Order: sequence, then C-alpha cells, then structure tokens
Amino acid sequence: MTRKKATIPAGDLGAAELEALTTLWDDGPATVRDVMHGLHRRGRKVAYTTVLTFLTRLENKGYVTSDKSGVAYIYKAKAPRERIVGSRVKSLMQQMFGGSAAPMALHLLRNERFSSDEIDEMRKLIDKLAVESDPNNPDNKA
Amino acid sequence: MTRKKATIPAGDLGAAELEALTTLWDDGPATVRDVMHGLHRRGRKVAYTTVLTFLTRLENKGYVTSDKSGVAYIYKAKAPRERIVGSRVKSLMQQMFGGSAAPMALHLLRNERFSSDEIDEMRKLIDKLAVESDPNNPDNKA
DNA sequence: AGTCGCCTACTACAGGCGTCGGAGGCATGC
DNA sequence: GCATGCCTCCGACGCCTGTAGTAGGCGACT
Repeated sequence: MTRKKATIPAGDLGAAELEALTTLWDDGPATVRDVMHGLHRRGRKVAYTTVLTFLTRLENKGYVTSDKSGVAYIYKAKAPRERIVGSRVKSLMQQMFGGSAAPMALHLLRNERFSSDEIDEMRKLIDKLAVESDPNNPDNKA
Repeated sequence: MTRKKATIPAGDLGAAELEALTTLWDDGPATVRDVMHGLHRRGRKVAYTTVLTFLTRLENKGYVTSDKSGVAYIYKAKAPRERIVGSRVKSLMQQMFGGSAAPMALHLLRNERFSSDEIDEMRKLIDKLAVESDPNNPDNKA
C-alpha cells in the first residue's frame, strides 16, 4: 500500500516566504537585492541566493510576477495582501475557534490593549453592525 | 561553512498535532484509540500508529502527559488551551498585522458576520475598555 | 500451546521550507 | 584580455511533520 500523501500545506506559504512577499507589499516592486535589504531591515539576515529562492518559489506558486528590465529582474506582488490576510485569519479561526469569528474577536478584546482611538473606531463599527442586524431595520429582510 | 540551521519553527506544533491536542482539550483524557476516533470524527482519517506518533511527539514537546493505567496509556493535555490559542493569535498578529491588535480586530469586524447576541457581547466589552482607558476615570493613573 | 487482538516501540519515507554554495553569463574597469 | 562584480540557474542539505508499516509483548480464548 502506498503511504498516503501528506495533506495540509502550511497555508502554501512559509513564514520566510511570507515575509519576502510582505516586503513587496510594503516597499513596492523590487529586485532580489532590494528584497534582501528589506528582509535584513526586518531582522531576517539571509543570503542573496536564499532570497532568490524565496522569490522563485513565490513566483511558481503564483504570488508574485517578475519581468526583466535592464540588468535584473523586478519582482512585483501579484496576490493582494488583503486576500492572503483573509485566508490566514480564516485558517487560524478554523484551527483555534472552530471557525467562529466572535470568539476570536472576543479573545482579542479581552487579551490585548487598545488606544482610545482604536476603541472608538471599533465601537463605530460595532454600532454599524448592530444597525445592520437590527430586525426592526427596514433594510433587513425578515 | 556550515549551512545555517533553519530558524522559524511552525509554532512548534503542526496542524495535525494541534488537532490531536484539540481532541484532548475537547474530550478530556483519552487513549490513543480514543484520540484516533476523535480525529476521525473531525474528518481526519489517520491510522492508529499515526495518532500514536502525534501523541508521542506531543509528549516529547511537553504538551501532553501520559500515564499507564491498566492496559493502555492515557494521554492528557498539559498545555492549557488558552495559552496555545494566545500564542497562535499573537503569532498571526505579528505576521499579518505587524503585531498590532486593533487592525486584526477591525479586520474581523469588517469581514465576518456576527449574530446580534455576539454584537451585544462585543459592545459590552468595548464599553468596558472605554471606561478603563478614559482619562477622566479616577481608576486610571495619569 | 497456539492464535487473536490490542498495545507500544522503532524505523522509515516523502514533501515542504529555510538556507545556501557553486557554476556560468555578461558588463565594466583596468 | 583579464579580473571584478552583479545576476540567474541548479542543486543540495537538514529539519520538521504527516503518514504509516512492522516487530514484539501480553492477556484472553480455544
């Protein structure tokens, strides 16, 4: 019997690959060397070729694109940040909270600290949600 | 030159290992077979020996303890769920939101759906936070 | 005693990912 | 023309983790 293949990819993106992608999101299109400097600034001291490996793998996986302009390739993030963020959050929500958002939100509210501005912003959002889910609100279907 | 050792553990717990630990949290102390059934119920069809491997590794990593009572070992979660949850959430917060809690909370509020009860509960918590961070509140230090 | 069934221990393998080294190509400066 | 320097390609190594087979022990049943 063939051993079953290991399921469960790490979200398809390792931590270091993700960090490389993040420098592209934050700093815009860049060469391998640029990304390396970006990673170094973030505290990840990796060799040039390591960064090249990250970007190549990211390209194979469809997260970035590259085009040669002059001397070196320019890499550009292709996957929108918000999509990756969303899928990672959903995945953790699944793993740790059985897929329900509220316990996760409550966990954050209970365990983290927020500035008054942040609190205000959250309250505004909560108020909006409350109106939207108010059964007396004519905008809502029965 | 020796190649640098790969940093960045996967949070020290793989997805499958975590699921095994979760069945212990949810269902209480259990034998290998019990955990296997728990995993099957959750949709992860793994062989008995695979589960044994998970539990052995979890024990080596200090997340569970075992003691032989009668015929088979009974495994018991040792790491408190809340601690693991907290560290996973913090880790994702670090990776995707630069370590700030508010953007993550706002992300959830904007992208997920909540029942009115959940909304009420969140509002209560927000109100409490607001009071605590109110500079006019005598409980707070200047 | 032999066999069946359940349990644990040991071993193994493949794929993913972090981490690079070295070879080979092209341009630029001595 | 040759050394330098930067760039890319290819390959590789080692750890982690998912997945499991096999062997060996022990009690129960026949």
